[in-house]
Amino acid sequence: MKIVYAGAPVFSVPPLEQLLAAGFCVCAVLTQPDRPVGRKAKLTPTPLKTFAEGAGIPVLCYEKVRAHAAELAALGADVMVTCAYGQILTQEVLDAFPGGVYNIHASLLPRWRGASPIQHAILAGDAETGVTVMKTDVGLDTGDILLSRAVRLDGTETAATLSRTLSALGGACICEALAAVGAGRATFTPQGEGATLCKKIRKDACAVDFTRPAAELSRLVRAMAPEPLAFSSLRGTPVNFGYALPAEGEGAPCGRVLRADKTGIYIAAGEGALRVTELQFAGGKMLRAADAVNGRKVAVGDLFGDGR
RNA sequence: CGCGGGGUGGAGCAGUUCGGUAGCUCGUCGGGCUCAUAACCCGAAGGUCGCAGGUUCGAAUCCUGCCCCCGCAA
Repeated sequence: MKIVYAGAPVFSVPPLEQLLAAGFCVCAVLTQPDRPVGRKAKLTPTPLKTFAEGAGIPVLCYEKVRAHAAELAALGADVMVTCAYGQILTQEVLDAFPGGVYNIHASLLPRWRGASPIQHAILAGDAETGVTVMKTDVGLDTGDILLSRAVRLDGTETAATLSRTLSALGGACICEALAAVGAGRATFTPQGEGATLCKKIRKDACAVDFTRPAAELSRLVRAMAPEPLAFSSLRGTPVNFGYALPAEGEGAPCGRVLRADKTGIYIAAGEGALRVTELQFAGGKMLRAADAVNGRKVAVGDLFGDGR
């Protein structure tokens, strides 16, 4: 079985590694073109491209993949596996692979179709999420399901940690699914009720409103870590939050620092207090709360959010 | 030429305006107190102040050039 593997971010790397380790023949990697990144707009390859080049796999980059269906078909691959590729596939692209196109999606479909399933599972406070392998059709994550695996959420995970977990799990799933497909014993189950759609996270959705309950704010902070980061402000300058958990605490107004020590910075919220343990001030790196307190960047009585 | 902040013992910072003995909160190590401790007390080690040049009797501080880190915006 010849496979074309399409992806882009770090999330898409481990499944490819596992496919290779399992002995699957990946004849080409399809990814996004190099993009300008950072202050200097330095042209940067996707993590998947970097990995593929290191592994000696030919790499294809298309600005619009739908204009290159014929080239994909010419590769003579049986199937394509997609994983956070970031482009919508057309029927012509799907038809380029006689064995079908399979997608690794980081949620239990049909919940959290779309661009940011990991963040939304945390944000919504889901008790569990997972990975689904589905047969791609022209809809947005609407294809029939081959298999899925669930993982429990315990309220401490961040998008970063959950992403690593699901990425590894996705690797195992795609190997299992392709093995089933190759053996002709794959089953395809239409997605059921309860579909939800999530869009790309926007920065303005990351503002921390301390009048909200601490538990909700913890979910926001963890869902946005390490990108794009939930934020507030202190003394007129922006502050990003890297990690926070809900804690006991009473105080007014919302946003007031109730306690600040090596265990964290406790900020009054609508219900309870938000215990921040990692935060980042403008111009600085992400700090542990203990360091921020030692350097007197934060003290009891400070007000986050500047009057919100 | 997008806007801006920063580089000072292991960590986070002050000191730079106006040049004159390297400071704070921690950490580390040693000792003490305690049934005990992440608590408290005493003591110690640890810094070419990002790099290079310049001005000066004297530069972390002033001038010039360079390197690196980061926030915002894209």
